[in-house]
Amino acid sequence: MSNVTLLPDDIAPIENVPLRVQVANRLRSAILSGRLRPGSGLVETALAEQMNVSRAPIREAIQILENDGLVETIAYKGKRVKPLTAREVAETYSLREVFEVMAVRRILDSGVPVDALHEYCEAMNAAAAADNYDALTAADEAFHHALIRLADHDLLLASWKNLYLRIHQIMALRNRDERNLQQIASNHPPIVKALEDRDADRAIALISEHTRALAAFDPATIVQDL
Amino acid sequence: MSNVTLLPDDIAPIENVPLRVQVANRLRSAILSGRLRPGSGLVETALAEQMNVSRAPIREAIQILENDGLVETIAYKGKRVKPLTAREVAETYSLREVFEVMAVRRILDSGVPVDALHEYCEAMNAAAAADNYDALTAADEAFHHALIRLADHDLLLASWKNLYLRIHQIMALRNRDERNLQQIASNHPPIVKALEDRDADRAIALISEHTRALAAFDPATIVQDL
DNA sequence: AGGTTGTGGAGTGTCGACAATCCATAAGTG
DNA sequence: CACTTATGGATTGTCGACACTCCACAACCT
Repeated sequence: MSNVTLLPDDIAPIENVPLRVQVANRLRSAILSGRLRPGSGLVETALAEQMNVSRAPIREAIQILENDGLVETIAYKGKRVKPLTAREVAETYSLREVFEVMAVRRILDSGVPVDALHEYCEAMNAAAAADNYDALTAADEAFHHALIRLADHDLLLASWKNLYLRIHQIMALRNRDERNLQQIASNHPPIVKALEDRDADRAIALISEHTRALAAFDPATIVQDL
Repeated sequence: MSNVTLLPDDIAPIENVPLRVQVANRLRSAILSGRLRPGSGLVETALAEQMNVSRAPIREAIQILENDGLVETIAYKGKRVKPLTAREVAETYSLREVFEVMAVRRILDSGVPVDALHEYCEAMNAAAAADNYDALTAADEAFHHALIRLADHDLLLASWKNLYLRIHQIMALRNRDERNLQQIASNHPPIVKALEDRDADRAIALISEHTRALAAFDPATIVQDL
């Protein structure tokens, strides 16, 4: 029987995820959510015991997070969640701006349709109306992710994703109350409009303005490290 | 005696480099020099025996190279030097162009002096005159490295360095004979001139043109992989 | 005190052995 | 013959133990 395609698909797709990946995912989500703050020490033996695995997968997981730029190792001394300086935050956002502008340029050059972006704008409006911070954040990320994907540039996408990890972390460490959800949501439709109008200068100006506004938002909050 | 600063400085500064780093360095240079071609398999046990270390540092070294984007792992099957597609080559150069344009913008915005760049131009001219391919390549990299550093943006610098690894590899795989050393060397002084003139548009145009010329150069050579 | 030299603990670095997985190929089965 | 099921080799994944490095602090000289 080669085509037994009709199982109850509930528990069908078993995945065999190496421990290091599971560990890395859990640590990453802890860092991105802010539960593990910048500067926190990561002790292999402690983590190994806590997660009930040996040190090897812990080490490899930590190295994966190092690639993500979320953790740093000081040889023979220890590993810790990379501290976030105000400068790094600023640099992260300025690089993001360059990435998104590059994406806009490529989208307009290629003439690919941008209809897909409307969907995310609506999701953001709904989230803002419901005053749902998490939903708005998710929709915002989905919007920008879709924008980058439209640029059809794998390396740009990978670089953007890596950069966005840090943005995720930064946002989790911010004070939520100070954000104006309505305003963030309302930033995006004009960008889509400019893209549909094939107005490169306006689209780029809007994207730049948008990312700069986010960057300017209270970077001082997170620099109580070290 | 705290200040015994007068030893024969021959064998003074002992460094204690972890094995994984030594292994990673050797493998990296093998890849960047083209001795390990894209697609080559990397077998942990073989490397371990060959280098006379255990598999642990080999594994960690390979993971470091994975972060560099030079190696890829297929779980339970093997690791290999990441194959280079024509698309990847093109994407690498286009991202490099964006990085360098960003650097130019920042340099002109900040008003930092660019005198340091002349030195590298001269080195390139000398190398071109001597028909020394390696020296020209090194001087070219030094020029662009210096340019990025002038932008005073750590994250940009790190991203550029990572990207340049692949460029290093690509150049090593190209056919050297087809390059016109004189012309490459002559590309750079006008860029410095435009920077000194604070002519943003001209500087950006020149940098873009320069990196695009490099990108267009024979990318087909290296796609005999897989 | 000022300076040097042990010493112990915390943590990472390295090792060798064993388990799990995948793939190709062979062996069985109607 | 078409199809399934063993089997074995190659390679990665995981483990537990031991070695090394670093740092802080005490002990010791002068």
